Amino acid sequence: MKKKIPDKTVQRLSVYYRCLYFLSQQGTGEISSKSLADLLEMKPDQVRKDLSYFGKFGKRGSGYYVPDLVQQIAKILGLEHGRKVAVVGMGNLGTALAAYKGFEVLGFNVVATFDVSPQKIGKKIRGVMCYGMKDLNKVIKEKNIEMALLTVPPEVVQEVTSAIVAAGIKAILNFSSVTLNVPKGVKASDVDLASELKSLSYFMTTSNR
Amino acid sequence: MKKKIPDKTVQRLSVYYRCLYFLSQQGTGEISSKSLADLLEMKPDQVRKDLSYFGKFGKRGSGYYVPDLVQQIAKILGLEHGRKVAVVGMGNLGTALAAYKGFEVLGFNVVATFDVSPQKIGKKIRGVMCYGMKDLNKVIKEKNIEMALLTVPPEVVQEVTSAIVAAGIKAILNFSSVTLNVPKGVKASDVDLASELKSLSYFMTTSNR
DNA sequence: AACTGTGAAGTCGTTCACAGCA
DNA sequence: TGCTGTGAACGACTTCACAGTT
Repeated sequence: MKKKIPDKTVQRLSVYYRCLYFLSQQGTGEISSKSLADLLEMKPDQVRKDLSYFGKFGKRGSGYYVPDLVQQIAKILGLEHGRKVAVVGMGNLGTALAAYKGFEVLGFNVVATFDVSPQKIGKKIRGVMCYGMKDLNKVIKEKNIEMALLTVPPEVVQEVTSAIVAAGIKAILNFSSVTLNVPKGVKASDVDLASELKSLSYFMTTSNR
Repeated sequence: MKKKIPDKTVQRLSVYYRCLYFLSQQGTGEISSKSLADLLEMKPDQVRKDLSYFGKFGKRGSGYYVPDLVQQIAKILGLEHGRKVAVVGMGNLGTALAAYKGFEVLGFNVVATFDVSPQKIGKKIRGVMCYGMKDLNKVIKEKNIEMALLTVPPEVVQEVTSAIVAAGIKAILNFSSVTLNVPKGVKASDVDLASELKSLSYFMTTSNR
C-alpha cells in the first residue's frame, strides 16, 4: 500500500468497478479473480495484482465478496458521494455527454452546462440548466463543481480552461484535439477521437496484432 | 524496419500527423525532432525513435522535411485515399460524430449512418443519409465502407457488431461500455467515457502525479 | 482443495548517449 | 557543428510461480 501505483492499474480499476457494480446488482455474492478475469477477458494474476495495490480485499480459498469490493473501489475512486460535473460547450457532442446515462448511474452528476449561444442560455437542456460563459465562475463556485467535460472549439480551449480552473475545477476531460495546458494540481485527460480512428486505420492496413 | 512496432508508437504517429499536417499548411519546410517534440510536449528521442521504426525520413544536420513526412505518415496510416466510415446508432453521440469536422479533414469520410428509428430512416442527417438496420449489409457492401463508429445501446452491441462484420467492416470504434467480441482480422477499439472520468476522479482524490 | 497476495522473472516501452552523416 | 538513427541501459508493467490462508 506504500508503493507507487501504476496508472494502468487505476484505469483498470474503473473497468473492475463497472463489472462488479453490475454483478452486485445481479445479486452476486462472491467471485474469484479467475471468474472476474474471464468476464473481462484478462488474466487472473492481473486482477489480483491490481487489487493488491490498494489492500487485501479477498478471502483465500473463496474469492472476493462483491458488495464489499464495490464499496472499496468506489471509495478508492472517490465515488462514494456523487461528483458534480459540468459540460462546457453544448454542441452536438456536449449535448450527447450531458444526456449520457452511463455517468449518472456511476456517481457522476451533470449539474450545469455552459455555452455561448443565446438560444441555449437560460434554457434547460436534457433537464440541466445551460448558463452563459460569463457565469462560469459564479456557477462553478456556487454549485461546488469539481469536474468539467470540455467540448468547445479549439480556438477557445485554452481560454476556457483557464477560466474554469480559476473557478475551482480540479479535473478536466478534454474532447478537443488540442493538448491542454493546466497548472499542477489539476488533472486533465484527453479523448482524441480522430487519433483513435487513425490507429485503427493503421492496424487495418497491416496484419500485426 | 523489420522489428515489431510498439502499439504506443502507432498511436503517437496519429499525433505527429495532426501536428505536421497543421505545420505543412502553415508552410513550414523543415523541422527538427527537438522542435516537434517541444510543440507536443514530449522528448526528441521519443520522436526520432518512433519515426525510425518506419524508415529514415530525416536529414542529419537539419531535420525532417515537413511536406514529405506528412505524406509518409499518411501512407503508413493508410490515409492516402479517404477512408469510408459509417456511424451506426444515431442518438446524440452518433449525431455528434457524424457531424464532427475533425474526421473529414484528416481523411475520414462519413458516407452513411444507420438507426432503428423510423423518424430518422430515409432522411439526411447533417448531409448524410440515414438507413435502417435492415439495409446494413447492402449499404456497407455497395459503398465499400471499411470502418464503423458504434454508438448503439449495450443490449444490441454484439448483435449489430456481428452484422457489420459480416457485411465487411474491418475496423470498429466502439463507444458503448461493453467489450466487443470480434473475429480475427477485425480491429476493434473502445472509447470508454465513464472509465476516463473515473480515472480522473481517482487522480483528484490523491496527490500523486 | 481452492484461491489470494506478492516477490521474482520476464517483457515491453522509454531514455540515454554516442557514432555517423550533412 | 547540428541533428539523425540506434544499440544499450533503464524503468514500467505483466506474468510467473509459489507460499500462505481458509
